[in-house]
Amino acid sequence: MKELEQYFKALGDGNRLRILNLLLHGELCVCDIQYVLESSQPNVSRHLAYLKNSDLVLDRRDGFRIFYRLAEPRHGTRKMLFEFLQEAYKHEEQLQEDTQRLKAAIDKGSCTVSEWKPYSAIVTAKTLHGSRT
Amino acid sequence: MKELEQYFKALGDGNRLRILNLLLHGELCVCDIQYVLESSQPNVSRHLAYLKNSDLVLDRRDGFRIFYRLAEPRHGTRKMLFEFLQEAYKHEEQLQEDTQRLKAAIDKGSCTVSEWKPYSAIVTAKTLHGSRT
DNA sequence: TATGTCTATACGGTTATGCGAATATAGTAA
DNA sequence: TTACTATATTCGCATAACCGTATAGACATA
Repeated sequence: MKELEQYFKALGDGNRLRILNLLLHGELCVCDIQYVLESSQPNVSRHLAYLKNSDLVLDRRDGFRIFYRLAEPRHGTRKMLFEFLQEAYKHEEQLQEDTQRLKAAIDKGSCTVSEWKPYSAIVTAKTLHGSRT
Repeated sequence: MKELEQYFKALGDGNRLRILNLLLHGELCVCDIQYVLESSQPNVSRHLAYLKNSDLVLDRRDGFRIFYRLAEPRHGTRKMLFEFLQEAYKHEEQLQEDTQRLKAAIDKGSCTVSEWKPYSAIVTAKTLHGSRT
């Protein structure tokens, strides 16, 4: 039961709910998330570490950037959880705004994700980066 | 988003996950829950208060007993949440044990619930009570 | 090597959580 | 009224969370 409990602990925070909402759209690096959340870098990094320690996300280094993505389903619980989130998120205005903000950043070519992909796909697109922050 | 966040906060505790598992089987009074959890009365009461303040359960007084039940679905999120829990709980050994323990208590006639009912139904059965605690 | 960028960690303070123990409250029944 | 039952609340303490600030680490480039 510890696993399920830890999942919920990780979800019991607005910042982490927002991060997971973004990661449902694909793999992202820390600075992309930081841009949308308008939060400090250490704060974003800490919440990502919490999600990672809770087995909800995975990370990967590429150059001096670190990319985060949702963890793959294991015994189905995590898969169901992500599906539940995707549904529940539809009613959340703040999260819709975040999504729009992310998409706008993508359109401006200033983001690491160029299009929507299922969370199981690892997006490796390397695009220009800078001009903001 | 506060509502969703609060739901998850409430779910991020083993005792409360166990309580919700029991309430998925119908309305229960505090002493029934206490019996299954083998926890102290104040502890159970506190966790129930937490669930109530999180809008996940409702209570009702009947004589000197107070009965708790799952809160009705509102905009669908809570309904989906309970459905998710019901699925996720199937993989949790501890919760299956709790369920068996609850059913055994019911069979002994020492419980307030006499049969399984959907969580939206208010069980008003009044049965003998005592001989344990 | 030195420098700059992206990300993580450590420190300090405030608030929230969980629990045992004791006490209080609401209702019942005599 | 008194006594009893079921439940809630308060107190005190230990631990965990959250956040801002500052610092450290990893990588790239020159």
